[in-house]
Amino acid sequence: MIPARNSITIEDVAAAAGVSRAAVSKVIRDAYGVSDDMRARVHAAISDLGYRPRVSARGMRGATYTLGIEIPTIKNHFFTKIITGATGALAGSLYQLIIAPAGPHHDGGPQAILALADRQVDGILAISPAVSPQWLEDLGQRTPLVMLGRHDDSAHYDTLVNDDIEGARLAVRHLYDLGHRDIVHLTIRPELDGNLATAPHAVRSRGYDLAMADLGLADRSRLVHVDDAEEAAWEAAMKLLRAGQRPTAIFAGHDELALGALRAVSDLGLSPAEVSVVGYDDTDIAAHPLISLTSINQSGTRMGEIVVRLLLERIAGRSEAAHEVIRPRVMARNTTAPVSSAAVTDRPAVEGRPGQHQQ
Amino acid sequence: MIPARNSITIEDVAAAAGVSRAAVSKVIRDAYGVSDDMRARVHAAISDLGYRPRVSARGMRGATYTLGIEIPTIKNHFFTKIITGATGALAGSLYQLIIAPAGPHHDGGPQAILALADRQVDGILAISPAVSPQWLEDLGQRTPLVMLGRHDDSAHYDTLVNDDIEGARLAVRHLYDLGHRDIVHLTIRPELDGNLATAPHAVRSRGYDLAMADLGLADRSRLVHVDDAEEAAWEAAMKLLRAGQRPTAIFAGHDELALGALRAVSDLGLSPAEVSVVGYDDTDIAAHPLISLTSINQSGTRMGEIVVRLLLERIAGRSEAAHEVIRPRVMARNTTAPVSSAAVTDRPAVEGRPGQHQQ
DNA sequence: TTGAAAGCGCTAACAC
DNA sequence: GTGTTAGCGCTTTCAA
Repeated sequence: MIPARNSITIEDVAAAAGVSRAAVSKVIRDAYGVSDDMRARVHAAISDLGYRPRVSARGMRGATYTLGIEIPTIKNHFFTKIITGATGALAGSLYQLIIAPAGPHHDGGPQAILALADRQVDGILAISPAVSPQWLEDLGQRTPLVMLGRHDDSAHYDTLVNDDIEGARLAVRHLYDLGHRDIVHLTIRPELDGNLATAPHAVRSRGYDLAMADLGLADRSRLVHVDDAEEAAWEAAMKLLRAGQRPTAIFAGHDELALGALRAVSDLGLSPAEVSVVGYDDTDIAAHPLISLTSINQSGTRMGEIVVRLLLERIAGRSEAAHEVIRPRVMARNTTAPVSSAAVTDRPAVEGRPGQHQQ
Repeated sequence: MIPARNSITIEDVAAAAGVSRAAVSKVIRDAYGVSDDMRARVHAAISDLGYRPRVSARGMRGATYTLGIEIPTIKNHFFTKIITGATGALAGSLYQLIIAPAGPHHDGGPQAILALADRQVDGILAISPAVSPQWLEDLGQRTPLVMLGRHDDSAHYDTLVNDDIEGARLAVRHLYDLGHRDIVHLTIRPELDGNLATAPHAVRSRGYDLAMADLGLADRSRLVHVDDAEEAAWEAAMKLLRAGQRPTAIFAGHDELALGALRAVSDLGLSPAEVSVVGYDDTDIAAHPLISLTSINQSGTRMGEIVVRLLLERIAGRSEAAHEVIRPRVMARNTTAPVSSAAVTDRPAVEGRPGQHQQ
């Protein structure tokens, strides 16, 4: 039985193994310059005594073998998928991942990120749409840093994004191909993204506008901004679907908002044929047959793996910024038939439904 | 703009404020014995310089103002609700919560818990059904420790559980009142709970057996053990529902398993009237109208708040062990009518359906 | 009420 | 290949 944590120090191990403290230190860090014999003796002493190095003490001089990840909220399943990918990529390594949720009363992230920096983590992963690029450049110069979801052209930190323009396009095109013309985009309030043009939801909104314009539907573009919560999405969707100008489709900025919209559709007794909903992130629940939500997949698990790789590269010394982009895919799940053309008769008939674009 | 982390030390602050290091230390810890004047000067210097104390250094002598929580997996929404409650309870305090997920290839928790202990956290919250009580007693003697979900009669750590016997009873009774007699209990393999009788799922299983026996259905008790995953639950449910002796109801050990069972029901084209499913934990998705899963609520958010309180009490010096119990409630959501008596004709008619027990 | 000084456990630089 | 030693930045006596 390994003692949980005790007052055994490196000194005790050194004494038990009959070597110096430095020797023990080298062994536990797998550092260069130890004989096999010494290594064996030290390892024996370590397990005999149940020695565990104090991370605080290591942090005073060297590394903490800890990586930190900040997420806006632990409630959003997409973020937890990223974490699953990250922990998976770290399994078997010397590194431990710790998670700092920004929390309910959060300030957009800096507080949680600073909490990680204060703890001397060796590197930081973060999903903070709302902090300024300059703030991140400063931080990135002190700590290896990889940001998710920001379309920044950074110098001192890496970024990983999916192509949100393309993702939004895919969503709109999917709905268009189902026959929809009145497609509303339900997204979070820009303030929640720090009013930054490089934030994921800002880019998605832009992609939505572009896609609508491309399809000749520019004048039907409608953005609805809500708080970042299922409940808020539900409320907005209820209002939207009860109003005179009811849209036939809702493209939600992420799956949680989509679930709120679906709840409203259900509560109002509307069928998926009457109102289609598309989400973003392709969280697990979207694929459930009872939900069957079409969603844009950006593979959270793979993103988690990639950002860990980027961060480890930075820790290993890379200093040029990396900017990786993932290609989003439509996960089409609405098994409903396309809406009848009657639903779009208030407009001149569209010529040709380019179904082959749906990929 | 506050610098992210820099090389400003307590020494620099002391110099800027014209005081000693000790004085600064006292101010940032809100310790006794500093004049208002000095406090003001120090605070001014701190914000001027953007000073942030290094947690590692603090950890060498005193506290780290960090609490750690270990969870088996970040995929289960119930655990994230607990974290939401915990972070909420900690908002505005000096403490930061860090999360260590045991991860996909986990060993049941000890590794992640040790990772937290290594980081000198001031206290640990954990949801580890599989570690031995003795191991936890050892740990609890070194670090304030609160365990969730374990029905242990511990001396050196606190516990918070819901009454799993009662919860299982409520689930079985609910199904019984709907007319079900062939009620299968779908739960995780005992090895995943470390084969411990005090583990939550072991207790739930016992509650299921007791409830079945009380209802005169002892000989119809059926336990199905699966891996702790939606996919595994789905597979098992598919097999179960395709077999000759098809049960009319499934009581799942937690909501994720229930979702897998529901998926199987849906995939097989069965209606909720034919096969009822009840879950445990009442995660958010259960209440969604498209899922409408009856579930046993043990209020994860409130549990998070309670364990934080218990942990802070321990940190403040309490040494007697606390053992709190939460009362579970049925969240009845199957709006389907009770199954026809035809479904239970292979048994003598039951006398009286005690519907008033449903609470 | 304030400051001086010791030392927490480790790593890194350097000597042997 | 191995040991010695000087700190890392704090908190905590303890003395003034």
